[in-house]
Amino acid sequence: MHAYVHIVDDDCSFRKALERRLKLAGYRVGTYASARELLDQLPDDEEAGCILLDVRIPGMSGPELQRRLNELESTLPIVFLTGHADTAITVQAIKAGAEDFLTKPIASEQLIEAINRAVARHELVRDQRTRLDSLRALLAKLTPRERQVFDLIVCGRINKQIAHELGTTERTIKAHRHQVMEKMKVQSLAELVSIAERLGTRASGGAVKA
Amino acid sequence: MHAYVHIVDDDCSFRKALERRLKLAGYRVGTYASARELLDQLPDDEEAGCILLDVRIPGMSGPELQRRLNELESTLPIVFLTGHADTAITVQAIKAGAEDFLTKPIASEQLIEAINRAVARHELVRDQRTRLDSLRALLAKLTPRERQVFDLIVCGRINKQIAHELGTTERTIKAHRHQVMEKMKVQSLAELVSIAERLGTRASGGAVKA
DNA sequence: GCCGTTCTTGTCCCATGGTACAATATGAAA
DNA sequence: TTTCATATTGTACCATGGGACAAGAACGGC
Repeated sequence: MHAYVHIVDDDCSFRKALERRLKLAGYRVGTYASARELLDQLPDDEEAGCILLDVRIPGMSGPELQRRLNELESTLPIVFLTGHADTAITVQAIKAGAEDFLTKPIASEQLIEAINRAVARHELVRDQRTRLDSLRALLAKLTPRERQVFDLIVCGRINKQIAHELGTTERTIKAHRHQVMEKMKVQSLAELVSIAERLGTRASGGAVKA
Repeated sequence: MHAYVHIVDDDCSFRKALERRLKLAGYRVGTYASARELLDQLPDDEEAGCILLDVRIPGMSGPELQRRLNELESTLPIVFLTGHADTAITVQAIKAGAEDFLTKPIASEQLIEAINRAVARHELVRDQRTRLDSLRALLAKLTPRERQVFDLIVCGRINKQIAHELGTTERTIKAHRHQVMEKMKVQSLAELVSIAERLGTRASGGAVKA
């Protein structure tokens, strides 16, 4: 399956030329005349690909679109393409996670290399995201009470303490604990803590008493 | 305590002028005419500060020095200062972790802001580094055998399995396990797994049998 | 050879976790 | 009203973890 390159540029002839070049190179291509246009038909994150984005486009600017996509938790890497390089904008874009920042005119070879790097990275972050999402989905299926127990378990509390902190009995905690292990699909406390750590849902130690 | 700014620039008059400006602003300043000079009297990572680095300097270039410092695991943030901006170099520098990339001439206000951001970040990464280093130090004190047991514990193995995999008895593993908890200064398995996760010393699950 | 570290092992006993087999209560949804 | 999910609790029983108390064997360094 070939990667999908999304071109956002207001210069129609440039878009067309780039589209031809990339299709010849084996990519599938989507073209958008503005940031709005891309947002309206939001590309599928699941499909390996990247965004080729002009900095100065009418309406929403390139960096502004980048910000929006970050908010939307898009994983599609962005390769900026601009006519006039501006250091401050370049720095901002890269810090905000852009994969690359190229200046027009750009040699096909360089462009392809940048796109390939971006696509390769997308496959990594997309897979990573998928894994985290499935863990988050499991966590979301816990009832409120189970979630409380989960939090205390991964903080290292023993059943007795948890029961005391939640104002119930040890027996009840055992029941919840069982449900938690079941729903999170883990066999050991170690796995559970590992998940909590990766999801960042851990208040380290905390006070023993509420 | 004021932050320490390390200026690396081959232009002596520029160095002096910058030094005066920054000292007036309350910083302590170290000046270096070349990358070599800075490497020879390597600044203390412990002290809050940052590096102001020219891109084009005789001998080792700015980005090259940055690479060396990264290899040396320096935590001092780098703010690049250059006369002629080059997009490719800018992108590379930021990707390699530079805090900022500014062009000469630079307004004092902007420079100070960049330095303050860099110093603030340095305090964060330095503290983070310190915490990880103390954990690594604890881990390093484990004997080879204890380390093997540690690895299997945080993978979720129970004593019986560990004993079998290491070809010894459950009783022995209990002894090692006790030592591990003692040396790592933790009270619960959860804390131990959390440390392993943060140090990246975890082969997730793995086969039950060797 | 003596000493310290490491790795090893044992028994007894208790605390904690986990499971099987049940059962009650409450609130929301159908 | 009935039904379902949620939260609760009990009694056993067994598996696992962990401490107390002790001690032997191998190895390297002084």
